[in-house]
Amino acid sequence: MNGHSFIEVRTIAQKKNNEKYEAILNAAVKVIGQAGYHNAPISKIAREAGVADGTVYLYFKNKEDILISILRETIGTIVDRLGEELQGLEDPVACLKRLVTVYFETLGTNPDLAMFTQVHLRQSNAEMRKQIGDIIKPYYTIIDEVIAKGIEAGVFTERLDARITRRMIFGTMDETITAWILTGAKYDLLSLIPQVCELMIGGLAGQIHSHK
Amino acid sequence: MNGHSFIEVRTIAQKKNNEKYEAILNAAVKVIGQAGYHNAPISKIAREAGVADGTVYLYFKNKEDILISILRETIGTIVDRLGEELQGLEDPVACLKRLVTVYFETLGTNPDLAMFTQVHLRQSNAEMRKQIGDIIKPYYTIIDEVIAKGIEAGVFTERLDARITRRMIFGTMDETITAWILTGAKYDLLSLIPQVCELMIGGLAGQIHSHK
Amino acid sequence: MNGHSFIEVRTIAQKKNNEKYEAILNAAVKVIGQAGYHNAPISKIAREAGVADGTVYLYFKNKEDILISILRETIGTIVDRLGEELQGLEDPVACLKRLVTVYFETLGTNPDLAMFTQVHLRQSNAEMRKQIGDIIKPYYTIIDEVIAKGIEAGVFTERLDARITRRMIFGTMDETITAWILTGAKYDLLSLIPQVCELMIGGLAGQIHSHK
Amino acid sequence: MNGHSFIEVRTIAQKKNNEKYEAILNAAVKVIGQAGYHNAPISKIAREAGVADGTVYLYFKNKEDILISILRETIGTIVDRLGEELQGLEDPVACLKRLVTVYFETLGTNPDLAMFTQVHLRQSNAEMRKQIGDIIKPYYTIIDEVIAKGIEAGVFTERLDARITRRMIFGTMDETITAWILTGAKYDLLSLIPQVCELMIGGLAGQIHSHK
DNA sequence: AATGAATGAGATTTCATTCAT
DNA sequence: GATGAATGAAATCTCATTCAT
Repeated sequence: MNGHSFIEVRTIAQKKNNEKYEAILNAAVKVIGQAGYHNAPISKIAREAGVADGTVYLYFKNKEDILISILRETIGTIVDRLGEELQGLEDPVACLKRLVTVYFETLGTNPDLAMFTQVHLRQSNAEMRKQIGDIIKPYYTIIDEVIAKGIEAGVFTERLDARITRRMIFGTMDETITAWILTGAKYDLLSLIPQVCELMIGGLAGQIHSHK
Repeated sequence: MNGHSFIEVRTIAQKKNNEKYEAILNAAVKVIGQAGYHNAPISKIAREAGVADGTVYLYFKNKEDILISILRETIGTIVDRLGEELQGLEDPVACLKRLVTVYFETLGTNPDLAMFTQVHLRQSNAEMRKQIGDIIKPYYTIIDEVIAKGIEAGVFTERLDARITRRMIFGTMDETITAWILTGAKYDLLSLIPQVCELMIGGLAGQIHSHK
Repeated sequence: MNGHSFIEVRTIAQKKNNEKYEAILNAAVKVIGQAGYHNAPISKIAREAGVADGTVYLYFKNKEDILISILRETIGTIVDRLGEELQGLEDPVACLKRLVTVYFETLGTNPDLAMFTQVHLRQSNAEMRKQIGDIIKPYYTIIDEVIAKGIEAGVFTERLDARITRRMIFGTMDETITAWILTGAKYDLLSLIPQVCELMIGGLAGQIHSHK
Repeated sequence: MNGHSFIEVRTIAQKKNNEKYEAILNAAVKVIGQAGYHNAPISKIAREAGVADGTVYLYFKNKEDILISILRETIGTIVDRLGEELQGLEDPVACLKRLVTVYFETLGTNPDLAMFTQVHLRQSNAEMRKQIGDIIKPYYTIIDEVIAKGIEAGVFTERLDARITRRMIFGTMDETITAWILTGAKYDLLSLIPQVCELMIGGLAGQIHSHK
């Protein structure tokens, strides 16, 4: 996932190249995802990652920093993928579908991560929410761009308020995934994508729309 | 544990008639809403309610029980109001509008409560989420009934899957309120109702629909 | 040591009337005096006081607060005694002798306390030193008054700079007690008082001075 | 652990010739002087010295050893200087003045070092205090010799008890420097020397004494 | 000799809950 | 019913020291 420079310099500062950094993050997703933030002592995460408690603090400033870092990596991945996949895609409906698909795929294939983002991440204080907001912003921007593109193309109605629309899109995805994970992730989340998209586009009234 | 006279018997249900019960709940909404669940020690809630710490445990089994009880009262109020207001209302679109309005009014006029339900209530463990689900169920049922009514009347498309649709409706409302409260509740939440409903009904494509 | 009001109101706020407050302070003097501040975990102090760890925090804001409180009580006792004993005492030399005597008696009869003030209290950070300084100030003021009285009476030379003189008096006492405690408190500290006073008054040159 | 060539043998004593040894000591004086012993992690000292954490342990047994070593170097410097400067100096008063001057100059020109010796060095446990005592002893001996010389010359009164007198001298210097450093080292410490000496010699009574 | 990542023991502090009054 | 002092378990985080490289 990371290109290494030829001369492998490894300081803790370059944490992201470090396998321990990854190990701790993965352990945290798993432990927090299953037990919840406040039932996930550092000692448990460290044990799961196979490192000593103190080692965690070589890679993360504090426990909150782990939470934030997981989100940053997750959103980063999603935004990177979307950046590529939306590249050159003109059809707004197709864009929307990609938007939903990438989100659903990222979380739908990793229930621990889904549990983490949909449930436990919400256990945050005011300061963390500020950081979370900053991290999510690029994702919101992508949604906004898809909306704008749709309006410009005349496929989405021009009466749409960007913020309200974004909340409908995000809220619908969010609630769908939350319901899926809270009922035990028993069905295939991805199979819902067509209906979710159709509902977003056509609304309750179910206007017919055509895919080019 | 000892003999009760009939008159003196008090069940938890009857405690609801007690003003201390109300005082503690209101104090909890305020303190938890502003400080967060984990920054809201029982002692703080008790002080705000004007009772002793121990008194809280005469009315609630434990701290989680307070959280659950607040939600139960809140959802109960909403469901009761909707039960009345939807009575004899035939137009599905009008029903949807009432659905959104009652929800937005309940939370939009009480930021502490909105903060509580949209943010801090999410700090729950598996067992609590089960209870939360049970409490919310009647509200979901009402949503489902409105959807069914709309399909039956031919106003909502019959292609709709009830669960997915419900999540779209709930997710959109939820995200809208969360965004409102997290940005400081600076604008009038109720003024968004028309656009939110229009978006739910017409979707991104914005099909025209008529109010009878 | 404390006069109680007739109606015994006991809140934690009125900590000083509380025997647990005293018990913790005494335990802290003993444990810190013998083991040192950084080898005296709260758990050890609590056990010595016969209370639970958490109880300590009902009476003291934090560990530093214990340190500060001990000093406050100690200096308070000394200052109170001096306030009484110097009352109406005109002879500056006699005043000086009382000054030394009260200090030596307070610490000389309580090696744990002496160890605490002379050795372990010094383990403080900048903020604590500020507080310590404030607490000691009244004692310094008393020394200054004795010096002033002596100069006015013509018994002490008028060439004296008040601050330097005070440091000579305090430094001499301090060093004497420190040496006594660090060598195991094996001899009678009080028996040194005459020589210490004579040295302070006559200096190395040993001028003869008369006691009235 | 392996065969050393004669040339390469290094004992700890010889390590003193090593510039890293000096660098670490100087860094420790600075860091501990400014932050305090317990806020001065080895890592901070190492960084200031420009070496790795582990390197510190090639030159010092442990953290306490650094503390002890700083004191040893400091006292060593003072004792060496005094050994030279008192050589052939007959006048006891002049000797006393040199005593004070060398001490004040050593610390008065290096606030970090003064902070170290006057404040942070006191954060020691029983075993360290023993070592500290051993290190300071030669300095005490010098003081004792000056006192003896003064008595012999009839300049200091023969009623003086050597130990008490030494404590008066040392305590006065110590307290003067401590007060200076704790009030921010804002004035010139050296300018106090004449008054301090006059006070030591003439005492509060201020007997006139003559400098030959 | 030098490095610095890793360790893990240990300490302070909070707070839900109990129970004697 | 009401009180609130007392409890003690539990969790985060720091940092002296080690040791493989």
